[in-house]
Amino acid sequence: MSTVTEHPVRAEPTYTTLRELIVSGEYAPGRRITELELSERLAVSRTPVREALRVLAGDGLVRPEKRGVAVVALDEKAVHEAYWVRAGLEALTAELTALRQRQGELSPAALHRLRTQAERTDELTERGDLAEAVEQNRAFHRMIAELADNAIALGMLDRIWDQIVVSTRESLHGQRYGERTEQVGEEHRQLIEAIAEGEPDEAARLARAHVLTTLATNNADARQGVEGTR
Amino acid sequence: MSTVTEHPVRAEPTYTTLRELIVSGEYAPGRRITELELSERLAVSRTPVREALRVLAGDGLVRPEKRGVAVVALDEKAVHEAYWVRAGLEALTAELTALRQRQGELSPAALHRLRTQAERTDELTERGDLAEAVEQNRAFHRMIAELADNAIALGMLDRIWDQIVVSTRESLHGQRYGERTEQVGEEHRQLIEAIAEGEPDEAARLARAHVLTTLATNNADARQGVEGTR
DNA sequence: TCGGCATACTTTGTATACAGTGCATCCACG
DNA sequence: CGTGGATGCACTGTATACAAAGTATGCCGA
Repeated sequence: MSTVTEHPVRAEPTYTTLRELIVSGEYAPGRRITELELSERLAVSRTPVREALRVLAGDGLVRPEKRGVAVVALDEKAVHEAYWVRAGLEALTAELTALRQRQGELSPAALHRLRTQAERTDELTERGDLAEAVEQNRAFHRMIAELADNAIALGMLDRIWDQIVVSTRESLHGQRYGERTEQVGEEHRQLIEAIAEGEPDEAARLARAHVLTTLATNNADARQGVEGTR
Repeated sequence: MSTVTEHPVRAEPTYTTLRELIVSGEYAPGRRITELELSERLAVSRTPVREALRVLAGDGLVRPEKRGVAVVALDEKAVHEAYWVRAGLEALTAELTALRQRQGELSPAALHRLRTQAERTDELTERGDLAEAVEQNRAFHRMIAELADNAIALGMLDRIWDQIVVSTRESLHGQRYGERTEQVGEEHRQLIEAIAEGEPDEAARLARAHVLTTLATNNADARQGVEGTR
């Protein structure tokens, strides 16, 4: 998906293409990137490539290394940090959205879209289409953030998501996710309910717990994975 | 201060200088910037200037406009959004710091530095040196974020602070701040206490309330200011 | 055979030239 | 006097050339 609203810089074709290469996983984490290589691949000069790389560095998708840049590869600690930040920000957006609902600023249609999106995510997960399910799950969470009507928080969440997606493509998001299917669906429903009832504190609490539970589950996976190979 | 850790891109002299021009207020919010003007002023070519501008756009300190870029000027709604995000992130970092304290990962020296910094801020405020007080206040809050040991959250808070500083240089941060002196000091002390006692929930609650109270106070100021000119 | 040094190459940083585009200004015409 | 269009200008976007720096490689000597 890699949805980014705001800054027109991010509409630049070179930036967009390169970003897609990274987010899609074609350029794997840790892969080193040279400007020349990219300028040849994208058939442009080094100038726009350089700019794209700088912006992507700001996005946290590539990081400068001794020689040029490399696709970011968050280690376990960094992934933890990302999840905690995501938890904090999603608690905030859920709270703000619930607050808007309480103040009658949310359309019934919006709530309906939320429920529909949650159902779609559920179905895909049950059907076993994990790749698409993860995508739609992200879309669900992003919907809530959009409804919070806070562009800064939304932008930060987009960045966090991208970083997590890139760094956890293969390691996580698989194994235990299936087992947690019903729990995820239930947590989503509870969250929607709290928003629909206009209960900011409860919504914040649920959103936060939901993210942290996901982190804990993935962790168990990772650990299990590591130990399993011993 | 404009403290930025991470990305080496941000160590580039052109970027650093331009950033300082903006954060210091020499380039006022809304001011349009042309690449040529900057390249002449900084005595470099347009190439590094362009890159710096792109990165700054990512930082949210300049925004692309019809023709080139302009220094960001957050309107009242955007400032609100920034404060809410700051509240969410500081609640998180305060919580994480308190958690570390509970787990014995925080050195007594760190807590002492925190108390010292709070006192310094207090003194400056009482002495009426508001500019320096604001600076040291920021340093205090940043200290907590550093102790949280979460680089992503710290980076985001730095961005938010910069944006707020640029956009509220004259409008806020003055008038009522004086009246709130004792309250600010007291809130800081309570926050430190919660951290020292290793009470994550309480620390998060206090940090959040502190930021939102500041927002509310500034708002009152702004409204008063507007009404006062009628 | 191994170590050290010199050289060549890869790659980034910077400058400059050129192309394209939108905006403003000015003139002509209604 | 007002309005529309054309022309010139200012600025951004892109390419290319050049400089600097660090790394790898190969050769020579011990």
